[in-house]
Amino acid sequence: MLHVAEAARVSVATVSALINGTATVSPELSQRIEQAIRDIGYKRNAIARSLKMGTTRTIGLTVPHITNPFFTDVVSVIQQAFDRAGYAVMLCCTDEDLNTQDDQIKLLLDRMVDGLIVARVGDGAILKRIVDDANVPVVLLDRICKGVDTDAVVLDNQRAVFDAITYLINLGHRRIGYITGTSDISPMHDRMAGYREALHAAGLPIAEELIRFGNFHEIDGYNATMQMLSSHDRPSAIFSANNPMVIGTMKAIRDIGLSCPEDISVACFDDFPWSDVFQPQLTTVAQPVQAIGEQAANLLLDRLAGNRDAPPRKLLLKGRLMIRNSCRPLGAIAQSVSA
Amino acid sequence: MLHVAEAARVSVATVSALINGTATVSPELSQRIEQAIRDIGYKRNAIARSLKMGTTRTIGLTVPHITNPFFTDVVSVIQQAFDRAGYAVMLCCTDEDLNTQDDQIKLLLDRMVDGLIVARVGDGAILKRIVDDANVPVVLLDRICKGVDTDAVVLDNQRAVFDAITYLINLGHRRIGYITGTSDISPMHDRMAGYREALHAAGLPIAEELIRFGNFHEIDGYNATMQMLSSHDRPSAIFSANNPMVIGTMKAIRDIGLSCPEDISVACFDDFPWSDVFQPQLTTVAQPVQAIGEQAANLLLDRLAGNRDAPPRKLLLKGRLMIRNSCRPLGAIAQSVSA
DNA sequence: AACGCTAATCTAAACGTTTCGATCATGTCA
DNA sequence: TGACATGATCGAAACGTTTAGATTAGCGTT
Repeated sequence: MLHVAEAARVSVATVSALINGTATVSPELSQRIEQAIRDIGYKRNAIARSLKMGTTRTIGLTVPHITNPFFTDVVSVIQQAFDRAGYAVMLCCTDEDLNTQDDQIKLLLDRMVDGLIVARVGDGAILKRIVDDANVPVVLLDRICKGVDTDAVVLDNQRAVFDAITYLINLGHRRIGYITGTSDISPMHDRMAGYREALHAAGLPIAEELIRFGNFHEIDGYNATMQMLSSHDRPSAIFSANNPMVIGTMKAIRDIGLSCPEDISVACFDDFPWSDVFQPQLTTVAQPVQAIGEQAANLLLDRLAGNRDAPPRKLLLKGRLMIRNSCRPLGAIAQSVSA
Repeated sequence: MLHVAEAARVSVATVSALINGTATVSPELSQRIEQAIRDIGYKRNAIARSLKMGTTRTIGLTVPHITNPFFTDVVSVIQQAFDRAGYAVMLCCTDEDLNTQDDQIKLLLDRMVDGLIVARVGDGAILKRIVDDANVPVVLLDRICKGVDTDAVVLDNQRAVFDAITYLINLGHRRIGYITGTSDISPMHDRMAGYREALHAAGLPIAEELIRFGNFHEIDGYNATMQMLSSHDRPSAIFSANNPMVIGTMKAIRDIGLSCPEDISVACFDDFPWSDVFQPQLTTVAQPVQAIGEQAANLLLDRLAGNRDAPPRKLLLKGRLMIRNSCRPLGAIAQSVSA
């Protein structure tokens, strides 16, 4: 900018005024400056600008796994929204690890991101402290967090799973296996509540041996399914509260020599692009990923636009049960249906 | 830092020296400073540091679509690698659009990223200019670019498709449909060359009506497949050079009332997590995503570590044909196999 | 002709670091 | 005891912007 100013024989203030349109500059000087900018190939240094202005037009986004199709889609939508608004997005994947997450959030705050969208992991205390210290707007994505009272957009997980399990019950299933991630994050907790609520509402007992915990990965779903299917009194249906784990479930079913839906029905949380292409077509709970991503982006953009002290807004979206052919009717119902 | 210095009754220079370990500071002052840092809750401002140092410890990564499973995986690997090295990653999705890409690269360079990993789109000229101007190391990912002579890691696409098509030919297929993206990017060009080479090597004619161009999206695959299958002399196998498009292919096959592999064999480029779970299990060309991501990251990290004027390094990795059950033997071969 | 008003431009401080060279105390050696 | 090397600390400039406030020029009023 100094060089431009010299070449155009004006002060840097005038150059800045022209570039930012913060003051009127005469046509004559404007032209000289623009010429100089072109000659020199000047590009404004956004770092210096950020230092002076205290804003980076960059946000941080952390998710557990970008390979989880739900997060893949949401990240994609969020990235687009911020791109449109002229913001850059720094992406971090926490791998469901608390320390990693803390480090990454520190990394992002160090770099003075203007805002943060977080699909958090683990206990909220540290997140809360980090977020309170840095005075940066945060929106929680997918997972709320006790004690962290910020904007959030989440699914009505309990209701969504309630509907799915009720659907299975109505098909005649009585012993329904349930595979979940560790319940220290809200969606897993709420989904489990939906499972219990549905069984309870139908007057069915809750068999604790049918509830298995995993760590969100395919292998965990595989192991959990193997255990359930090897038992003397195996379930007739399995619901997986997490999408990557259902791959393990399907592989376990195959490896143990059973088939879906003939021998066992399967449904899971989170839809994915291939769900209605191959056999069996998995019945899933689809989240409105487009809406979730856009809402999260909008909440943050609104804060960034200056609306700082509005009370925290919590958005609760509805899931949708995508009924396909991976769950079959059982018993009396099966009779009447096939009749 | 000023506040810390005041609280500890030292100069900012000493605080800086202690924090960065750039000079020895006495135990006494060290303690005072550390105490002050704790009391105040001081955090170094990375923006100011970047301005002074001329480095941001941030890199830019642009891909066409993060929802393409190949890029999802590669992005994930790259993000992890840079996270380990203490770098932040700014992610952009170009949506296969040239202008978007140019804007995004400018956005990234504005923010003074230290390096760039680009799965480019469109013509190389603009990319080249942009990259030459900013003096920033670039590694090309997945797609090389005539005239842009930088580090690159790509697949041996021609060989990979040659192998896949040859496999189909060996199964007895003679009319093999080929669905591709626009061939102005190197992988599409090279894959097509592999297709032609395989047919040629087998002494088969190349039927231009069996080659269809799309824009990388599911709908394009759908339309292309519909056209091919409605023709009087439809192919017995279809190869899709792009993963999202094969979803469209499968849906078109279903909608037209045919089934795979009984009526038509299908194979495609890029493996995906569900490929061996559902029926039909798609035969695919798997890219070594882990290696690709790591190599790209390593090439860039090496440049960032100071190895600036080594000659450009081009890494050519091998694909692997994952044979599953979506392609069936035809004619005489089918006889002998089923016999 | 002196005055004030407006519009255009400039000067200089500030943002929060890093770092070069200067300063100062301390101990060592001739 | 004086000269000097050594080690610790500091002052101040620099990175490239933005911006408040000062300055200047031009013009119409009285």
